[in-house]
Parts: sequence; C-alpha cells; structure tokens
Amino acid sequence: MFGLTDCNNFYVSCERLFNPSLEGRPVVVLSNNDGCVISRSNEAKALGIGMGEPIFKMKEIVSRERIACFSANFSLYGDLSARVMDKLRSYSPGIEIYSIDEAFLDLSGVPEKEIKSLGPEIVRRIKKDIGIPVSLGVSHTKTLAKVSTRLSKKYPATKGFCFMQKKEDIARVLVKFPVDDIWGVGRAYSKMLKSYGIMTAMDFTKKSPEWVKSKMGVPGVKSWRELNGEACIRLEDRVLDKKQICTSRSFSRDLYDFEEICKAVATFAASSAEKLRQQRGGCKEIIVFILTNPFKDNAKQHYQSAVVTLVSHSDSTFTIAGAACNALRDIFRQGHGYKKAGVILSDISRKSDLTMSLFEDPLQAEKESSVMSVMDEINSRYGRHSIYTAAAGVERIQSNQNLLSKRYTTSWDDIIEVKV
DNA sequence: TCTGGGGTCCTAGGACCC
DNA sequence: TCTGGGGTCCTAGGACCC
Repeated sequence: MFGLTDCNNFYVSCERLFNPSLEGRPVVVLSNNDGCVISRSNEAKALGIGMGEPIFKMKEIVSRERIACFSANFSLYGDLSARVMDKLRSYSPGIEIYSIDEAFLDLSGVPEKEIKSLGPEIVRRIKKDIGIPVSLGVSHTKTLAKVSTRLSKKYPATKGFCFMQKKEDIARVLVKFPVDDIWGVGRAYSKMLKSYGIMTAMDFTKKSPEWVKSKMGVPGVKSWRELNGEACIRLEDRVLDKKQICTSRSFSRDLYDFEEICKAVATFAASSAEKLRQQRGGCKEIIVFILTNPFKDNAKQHYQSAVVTLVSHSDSTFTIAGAACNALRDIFRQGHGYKKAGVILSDISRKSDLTMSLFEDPLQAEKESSVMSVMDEINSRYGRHSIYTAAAGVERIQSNQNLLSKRYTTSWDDIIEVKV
C-alpha cells in the first residue's frame, strides 16, 4: 500500500498560518518578480483564477474581489515543508519526499484496519501540530494513491482522507476520473488520448498494453499497469543526487549591459555551485543560457546557450563562475534586451568517486576547497549572500518582490529583533 | 509596463567499436 | 552481380512532474 500526502494550496496555507485574517478570503501567491499566480486558495480558484496566470491581466478582479496577493517566500515554505515531512516520518519511516508539498508513504504490511485509523490521524495531527492542511490518499500503487488524494481534496466529506482498497470501489472511481488528471498524462498525451475517444481513466485501462506502448512508450505502460492495480513505480526513499543543477531567473527589467548580465550569471553560477557542494558532487560541464523577452513581439529575439567542459570535475564557485562568465562572453550580443539567464551544471559525479586529473595542482584544489567550506559555513550561519565573489557584484539586480511576507521562521534579522 | 523555476525519463538516430 | 552482425555511447528533442 502506498500513501500520498499533499499539502492543500501549500504556499497560500503557509501565508495564512502567520496571518489568520486571510482565512476565508481569496489569496494567491505569485512567482518571481510577482509575475504569475503559482498558488491559489479555494476562494481564488472559485473566482476562476487559473494556475500560472499573469497577475497584471487580473488587476480588475484583484481589486474588486479584494484578493490578497503575496510574493513567493520560499524560505518560509521550505521550512514549513521540512516540518511536515518530519511529522510524516514519525508515522512511516519509508517516505519519499516527492516535492515541496507532497510525499509518498510506504504503508506495505500495515493492516487495512490500521490504515483506516492512521489516515485521519495523520491529517489531523499535521493540521494541529504544524497548522498546514493536508490531504492523504491510500491505495495499491502510487498512481492510484494519486487518484485517491485527488478525491480526498475534492470531497469535503472525506475530511482529507481517502482509502481505495476494493476492486469495485476503484472501478467506480476510475469510470469518472478524467484522463487528463492521471499522473503521467500531460497536455500532449491527454489531447492524443481524447482524439481516440479515451476520456476517463477507465477507458484508458481498457486499451491493450501494446497499444499504450506504441503511443506512449514505457512510461505510458507503467501508468496503465499502475491504474490496473499492479505496482511498478517503486518508492524512492533515499534522496538521490541531482544529475543536473540549474539556477535561472527572469530579470525585473530588460538588461542590455554585458557587465550587468555577467554579475547575474556569476550569482547563478555561485548558487548552483553551492547546491552542488551540498550533495558533495563535482561537475564537468557548465551550460549558460540567455534569452530576450519572448513576449515582446517587435523586439529582436535571441536565445543562446553555450556549453563549457572543464579539464576536470570541480565544485569551486571560482572555477564555475569564471567558466560561466567566459561562456557568456561568447553568446552575448550587443543591442539585445535580455530578460532571463541561467546556469546549469551537468556531468555530475560524487567527489568521492573522482580521480584527480594529471594536470591539476592538488594544493590549489585543496586551498579552494577550504575557501568554499568557509564561504558555505558563513552563508549558512548569517544568511545567503553574506559573502560572495566580487564577480557577482556588490549591487545585485533586484527582483520585484513587493508583496513579500516576513520570513517568520528563518530570518536572522527576526532572531536579532527577538533578542533585543 | 507587467508573463516562474527546477527537475526527470525515454527514444530515435547517428557515430563509432570490433 | 554480390557487401555482416552485434554492440555501445552520445545527443537532441519530446514528453512528463511539481
């Protein structure tokens, strides 16, 4: 048996936790630069506000309905997410953290009767102890657990917990379950399936596996088998190393100046390198990309990326940011207004698995490594960007985050304030 | 005026090996 | 005239997830 917990309207719920007056009101949380809606309260959903909608197109409805808008506050959400995950782990050691607001639980071997009492208990406890409302679905496979969670969200009578056990019950659900809501069916497959008259999960399970394979490949067949009750996607309970690490941002305005973009790229490189060190990895390949604003039809459009291969694997911010800035020089074109840039680290290995290159100076590598440790330590203790390379620039390009709530649980400033 | 960010897996086809 | 067989690795692109 698999469980899937999903925090309801997670980012909005986090904001509400520290601002209870938001309860019952329409609330949305916005993406970087206060661009798009990335989380909506039920009230906001009911007003027809879609996921990913740009907020500037909704000015009228925002003021008419007094929708509360917030800039995304990821340090707050990350901290609350960790608390939810810790609580879940106390119920089931086999847990796969699937995203910031979702986790699969290994409930194999837990008797049916126990699941029925444990489910509501988990939902209640997380709400009471942490303050975040969650939904929990349980069934024979991960894909069915996903279906089950969806039901527990949709129907208030379930009180946030749904257990799909018997074959007949599952069939009754799948008959009504829209094919586009299946885990693993996105926009393209949904369109394709509907063109063959497959509208529900039940229609899908009735096709032959050969047909599914020919249209949707191996992943499609896995979804098909899982919906038919055969578990074939296992629970991944250890944290896997990332194979790629990316940091990218849109800018709050178009940037024309090489130096300015270079500072941003150095900052992204530093942040990617820091993530890389956290998983004790080294990368050999660095990809830098820049793009102009795709929404400006009359402006010159430009997308470019460059790949740099290092002589040997590295986790040094100096090496990685240096290589990234050199690569930027190759692709930057004077006269374009750039709206977004990013740095991707690739060809990642564990440092412990690496052999030192013949052409590397071991002392130099050791020195850099010590500097990096100190940098990471300082930034972890005193907050991000407490110390950084000169290449990243003293004045960073600011994102628009005009609607940011306080970092209630993680801010160093707040801790100082409390002490005073 | 204003439009997010960060990942994974799979497949087909080409290059290359012996 | 006729031109093998069996493999691996890499890459780009397309699908998906939150």
